Amino acid sequence: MRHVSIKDIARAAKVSHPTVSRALRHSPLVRSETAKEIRKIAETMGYRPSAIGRSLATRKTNMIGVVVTTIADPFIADVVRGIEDTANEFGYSVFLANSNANPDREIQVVHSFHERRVDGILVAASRVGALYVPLLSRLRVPIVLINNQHPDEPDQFVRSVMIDNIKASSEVMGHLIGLGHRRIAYIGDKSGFQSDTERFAGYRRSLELASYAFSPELVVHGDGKAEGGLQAMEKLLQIADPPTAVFCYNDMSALGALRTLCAQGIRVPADISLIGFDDLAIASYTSPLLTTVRQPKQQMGRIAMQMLLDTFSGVESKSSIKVEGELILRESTAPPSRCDGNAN
Amino acid sequence: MRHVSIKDIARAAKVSHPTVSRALRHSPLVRSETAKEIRKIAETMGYRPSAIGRSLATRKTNMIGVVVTTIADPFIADVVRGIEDTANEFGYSVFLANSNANPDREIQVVHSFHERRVDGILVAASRVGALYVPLLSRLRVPIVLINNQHPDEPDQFVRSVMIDNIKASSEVMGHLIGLGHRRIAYIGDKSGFQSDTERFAGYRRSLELASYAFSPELVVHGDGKAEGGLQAMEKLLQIADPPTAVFCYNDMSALGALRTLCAQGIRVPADISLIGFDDLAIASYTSPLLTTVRQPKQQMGRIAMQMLLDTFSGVESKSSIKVEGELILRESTAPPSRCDGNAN
DNA sequence: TCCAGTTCTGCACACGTGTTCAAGTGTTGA
DNA sequence: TCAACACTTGAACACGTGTGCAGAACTGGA
Repeated sequence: MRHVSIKDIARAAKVSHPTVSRALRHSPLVRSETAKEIRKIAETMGYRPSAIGRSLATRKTNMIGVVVTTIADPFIADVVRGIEDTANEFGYSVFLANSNANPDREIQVVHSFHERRVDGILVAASRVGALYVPLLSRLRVPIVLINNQHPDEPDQFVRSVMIDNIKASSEVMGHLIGLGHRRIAYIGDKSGFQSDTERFAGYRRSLELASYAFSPELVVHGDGKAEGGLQAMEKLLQIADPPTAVFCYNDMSALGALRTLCAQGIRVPADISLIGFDDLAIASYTSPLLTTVRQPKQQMGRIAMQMLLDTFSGVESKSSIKVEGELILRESTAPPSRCDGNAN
Repeated sequence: MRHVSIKDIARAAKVSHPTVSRALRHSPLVRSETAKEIRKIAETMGYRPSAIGRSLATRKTNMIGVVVTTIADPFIADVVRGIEDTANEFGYSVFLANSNANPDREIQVVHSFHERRVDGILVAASRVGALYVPLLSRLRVPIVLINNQHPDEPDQFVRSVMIDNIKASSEVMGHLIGLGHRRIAYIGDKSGFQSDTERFAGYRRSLELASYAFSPELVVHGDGKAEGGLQAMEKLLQIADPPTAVFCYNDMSALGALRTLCAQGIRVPADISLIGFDDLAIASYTSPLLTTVRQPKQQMGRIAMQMLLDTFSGVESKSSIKVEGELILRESTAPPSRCDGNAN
């Protein structure tokens, strides 16, 4: 069972295959009646031009590769949704590859994309391995990193789109401080992701601006997942003078923290305020509903894809775009109920 | 900037390109020292064979298409994870396409996959349009549907893997009935998905087997999302004699129902027991933790991909595989506290 | 030295499409 | 009627790889 090819159509229409090619692409070079006839025959025979053949001839595949740590991460899934929608809209197809945060696998994925001659690559991974970006950029293929700044010097092939962590983090802190909190804890990530580093920077700067002391014991590290947040919260509760508010660098950590608080009978937000980051769908289904920073995930995917498309069409564009988060006030934050030691 | 081709290697190694081709594929037809030398040169020059060229020659693309309603659905994301892992393991790449439950888009996706000459197609969509499967099967490309039985007569190209809904549903009901519940409500889906239909069938049969009356007012329909579950639960609470337990056909509906109960101050499971279906990650983060049926999502993805691989290699295999759900007992179910009207 | 057999290599073609260029056909104006 | 021109078509080639087949090179034996 062979696919029907352009030559089959040519034979049926009693013309040469270039004429068919031109007719189907609505080239003005072919007489309109002939073209109409050819298109009719192609339609009847269920002909679909082979993207393989076309790619070989045009040296363009209209395929882009998307590498993610895992598609099961709800944050990433939303980003990919935005990517795919935009890609599809412009006739591009999306290769999806999970790296599983495994360096060997990452390299394998890059090779795979290279062999398939993708026109561009998008990386939506919490972690970008050290030798990963150099390997990618050696391909001389346009790349856009999502929420991961390119660490090295500017590179004509590597671009990025990311959230403005410092600003969002400052808003979070402004909200908590405005409510009257003075002992505010920070639950970060022990893996040292850039997002964690930047959000922590915003946390520290806000404390400084408010002239509040920075207490190292109020900073603990999880693993970015619920389990880590759960344990981090346990540590915080063992401090002699526990915090009245906790800023978690992402929602999953906040979820874990919430479980610990719930298990120990500590009321949120009455006893402790809790705030997350990301606005995963799940943040709308906890009780209490989680106050958090919304990252425009789908939009970030769309922007990243748009940056690729701009590169393809030679449009000059910024090599790095920052989008803004939005503080979503729900139920998990409130003014502190008890006075903390340092209160005026 | 052109890609380095097999002919470049041939020139550099002073051999013909077929010899290079054979050397890289470890064919015994080429002298081993020559082959080693060629491979060294290819390595040095960073050569990666073009999958495009290869596909054209071999008439195999080693690509499969995966169509989903939306990758942002956590159920589907897990399935896709399993698919991608298995595909990658066997050298296949995965095209991802969101159909957004839009018929036009579905057709567009099928055409796209056809043009790219994918070796097989996987469908992980809650809905499979009426003209969709015929369109797919006309491509004469192996297809595996996930949680969607092929409605028509057996087709050599269309296979399926799905959860045993009736059995799982019966276990759910067995659990609730065993706890002593007699007025058990069912929240389904107004769109009439097959999964809903089958789970409802299990619900009814279990009632019959237990000789409990079937009360139509205890069956309400949501939209498979939280919002629908929320409204459905409100309806159930307006009944004169409300249920003591509610079986939601999926977790998202249960989540919505839980919000309604929480908002009205009804305790779960003390006042009403609640049970879901799917075991989404979110079911482990609600309070109370949601009792539900775990679908082996990743495994279903792996099985579906394996079925495709079997088809490719000509292995005879079943055209339909049923996997079993697992009842996960958490905190949202308990014996009824009050006697319902019909009690012995 | 020559032949038969084995091992290795390259020519030619196929896969399906797009594009350049030359040639064919028809039309218009002088 | 013929040249000039526009319009339409097809031959030939390119893209990168894999494979059948013929022939070259080498090996061993008589």
